[in-house]
Amino acid sequence: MQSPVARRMGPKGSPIWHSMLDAAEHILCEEGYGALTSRAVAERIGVKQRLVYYYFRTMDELIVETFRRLAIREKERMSKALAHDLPLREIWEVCVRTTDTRLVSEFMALANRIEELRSEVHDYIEESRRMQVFALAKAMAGRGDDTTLPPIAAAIFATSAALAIHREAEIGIRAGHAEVLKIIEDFIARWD
Amino acid sequence: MQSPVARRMGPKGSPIWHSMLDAAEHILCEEGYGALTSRAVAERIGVKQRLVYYYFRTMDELIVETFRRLAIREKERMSKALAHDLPLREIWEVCVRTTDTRLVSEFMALANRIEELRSEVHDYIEESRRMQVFALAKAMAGRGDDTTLPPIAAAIFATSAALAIHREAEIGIRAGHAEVLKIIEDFIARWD
DNA sequence: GTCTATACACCGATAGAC
DNA sequence: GTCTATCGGTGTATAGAC
Repeated sequence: MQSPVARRMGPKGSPIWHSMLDAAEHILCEEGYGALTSRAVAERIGVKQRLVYYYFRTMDELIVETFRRLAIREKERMSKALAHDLPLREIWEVCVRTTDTRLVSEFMALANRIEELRSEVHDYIEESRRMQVFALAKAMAGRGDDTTLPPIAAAIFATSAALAIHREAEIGIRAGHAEVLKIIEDFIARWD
Repeated sequence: MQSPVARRMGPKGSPIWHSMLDAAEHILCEEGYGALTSRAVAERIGVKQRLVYYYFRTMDELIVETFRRLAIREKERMSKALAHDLPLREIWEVCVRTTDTRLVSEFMALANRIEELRSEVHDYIEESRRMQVFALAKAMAGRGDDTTLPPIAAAIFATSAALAIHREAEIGIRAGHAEVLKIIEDFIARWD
């Protein structure tokens, strides 16, 4: 995965490093990973292609870093939601107003072939689910729980449905979405 | 989308046409859409690259046809399930033992940039959901329905959860999957 | 139907100057 | 830090012979 010979590299986290990740995110979202090339990234931020390889060893590394930054951002949003008075409601808001599903689809597809990315996605899902389950378990324990729905199952149902209806909405499907959202919101309201 | 000049084309549905779609499916699944090239398809079935362009105008056309064939196959499986004594149970079996989620991820990503494919995916989702809702509504109407769960919401929850846990299983996540499956199966069992 | 041959664009990645 | 220049490879798609 890493170049055999150490190469002079640019600093991780510098402004231009971030702007390259911004460009990568934008291209992934708008044109797909087939269009995510070092030349496209460079052109978008107005530098020469060579510079991309000063900041990233390979294109795969740029992709992994792009996901990693996004994952950190999302985990921070969830973490903040947990500190709220109504963590369950807040964490659901995070799930509903989340990353563009086109971007999610691209990363999922890429994770099938970039091992490092697959590992990052794995960690991200586990960590975010842990937080969701924490919020759910806390809310449900506070009151008498008359359901038999385990918190982890509730988390999986809600997040996978949220992803599915977002993606469907993007291709023009709307049937049933309001019903799904109402069920989830009514469920959350039971623990307020 | 189409070449301006009409070109001599090979017959749709011929054995070699199918073997090209087989190759495309295999490459998409194992290596991702970035590796789905006319050269790769040709090599896999032992012909020259030029022949791919005899059967398909463009690579996008090959991709769309690959999805279309897959969608027809899946819709037939569901249609057969509807004719069964326990259609709900059968249609759930179809959802659980469905296409490799890596393939699904690739088509989702591709649908973001190939308009024709997006339209095919749209039609496929609507048609398959229609069948799922039919099976659900029929089962739930046969008995006194003491739930407030609309059939279309049940269909969305179940199918999106099935997709999510398949995909998670592929990257090594297992937590909560058994719980989700048990809930769905218990729900189905109520209407037997 | 299937082939050889090819045009032309773009890709990842590197060497090395300033 | 950012550049010019370049290598070897691969992509889509076409022309036209057999």
